[in-house]
Amino acid sequence: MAVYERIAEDLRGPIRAGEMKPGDRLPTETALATRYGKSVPTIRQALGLLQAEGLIEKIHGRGNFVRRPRKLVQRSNLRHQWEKDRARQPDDIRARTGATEHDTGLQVDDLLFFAKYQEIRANSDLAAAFGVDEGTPLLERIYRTRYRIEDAPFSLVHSYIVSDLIAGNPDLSDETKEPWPGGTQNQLFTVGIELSRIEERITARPASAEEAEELALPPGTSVILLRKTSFDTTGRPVEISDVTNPGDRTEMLFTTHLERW
Amino acid sequence: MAVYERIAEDLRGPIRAGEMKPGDRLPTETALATRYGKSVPTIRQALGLLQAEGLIEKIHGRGNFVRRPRKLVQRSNLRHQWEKDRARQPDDIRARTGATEHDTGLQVDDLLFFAKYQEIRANSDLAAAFGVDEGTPLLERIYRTRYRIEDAPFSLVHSYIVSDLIAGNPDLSDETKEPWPGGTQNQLFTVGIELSRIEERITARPASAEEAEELALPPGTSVILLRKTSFDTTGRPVEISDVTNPGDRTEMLFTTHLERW
DNA sequence: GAGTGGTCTAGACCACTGT
DNA sequence: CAGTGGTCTAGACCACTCC
Repeated sequence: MAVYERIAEDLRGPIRAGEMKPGDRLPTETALATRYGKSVPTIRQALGLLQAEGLIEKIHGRGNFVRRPRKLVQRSNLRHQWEKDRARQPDDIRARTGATEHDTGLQVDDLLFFAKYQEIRANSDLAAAFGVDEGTPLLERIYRTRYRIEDAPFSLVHSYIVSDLIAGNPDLSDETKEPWPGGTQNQLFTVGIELSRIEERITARPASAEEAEELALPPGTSVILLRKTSFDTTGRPVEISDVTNPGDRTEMLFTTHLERW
Repeated sequence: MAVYERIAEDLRGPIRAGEMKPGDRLPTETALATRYGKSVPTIRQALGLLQAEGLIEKIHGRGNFVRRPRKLVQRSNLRHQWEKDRARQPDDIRARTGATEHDTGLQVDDLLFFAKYQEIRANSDLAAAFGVDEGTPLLERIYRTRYRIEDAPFSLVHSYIVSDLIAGNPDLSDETKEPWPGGTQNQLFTVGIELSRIEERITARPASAEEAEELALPPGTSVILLRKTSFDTTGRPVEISDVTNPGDRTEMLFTTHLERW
């Protein structure tokens, strides 16, 4: 076992055991170098491991700190039915029921930070997902969403709709009409579309440089990637959202009901 | 921008653009050091970034290679209903329908590698999840599952059941009786338990040292953590599984059906 | 200004891979 | 055996934080 691994192992102990509490500062890197009789870069390599594992947080000019456990932002698939129920309600009802969202355990109670709409052409990936030809005009809506909780994680959303589908309501392509009460399902309702099924695909990987930048994440942390595909009553995909979330402070909850015997 | 970041940026280009194809070898580290007029450790820092982002793979003694896109192992929540349908079938039917699993898109067609059973006491986390007192006896079943696909990713499963619940069938606590056809839902059926709801919670974080070891992952890659809680018809949690999967080669698929207007 | 982590160097030696 | 990446050193200098 390499020296830096052995040192990392040695430092993990007290943290895992709770002898060092969240927020506690570790000894300085030079102090650790002296203690272990190794060079500073070696110590830094060990600390880098602990950072990648999410055990510590390095803060420039201040020190290395035991990381606080993350506050979770929960996202449940029950929200889809709830959104659907609300989609046909008049505006004032939808505005009023907005408050209940938080109370009912649907804790995606966020404030919209930035929305940008643009017309794009389907690349091969999106064309396949929608079952249309490459180059088909799509409306792309980009949301940067900021959660109230804690010190500002972000969520990045790229949403796509085939432009032809929503030609009946020009308001839907107008980014100055944001935020919409009732969400996407209500917007689709205004052009006569009802959803019957939603598929969500989840993968995870380390944040890319751009994502780490945009989400203000330490490099090397994980992001959860969610691709949500909404199908109408004929089984046709009508909307696709790609959502990027910070991995360790996001919890996705999926409830599956089983038929009774 | 730091030198190593600039170099990383410079190397990302040809990879993203597809000028360097998966499997291609990058120039040696000393060659890159000469090209950029920087020291080898600096080059290594840049390459470390690209590795963390999943763009390249470092292979000791051979070189740095553009990473092949991962083959996905898919896991769908449709499997729960399918497992339930099969749970009451006789053994021979369950053995026969095993083959259809793969054909129906439920691609968790794995071979069991290792199973270990042991009696443990509920810690505070599990006690809260089951709604029982701390210290309550639980049966813990640990599975290390190996997928056929590609060069061996693993899946780690820790499954928990309150011991009292399955006292009626001693076979269930016997690890030599593995693998069971029909899975957990069939086993619960033998002690008169029917499931009506399954909740799955998903988070992601960088793999810990132990996980990276056990899953044979490069350090710093992401794992998807799934906690599956199964509820019986009275709404009581009867089984909990903690599943650890390699993040970027696992795709979780969740389908939500919506009530019609 | 003192203390801390962040970056970078130049080079030594080890461990692994393929011939 | 030659070539490659993996580990480690000792120290310089920079950038950030806090007093």
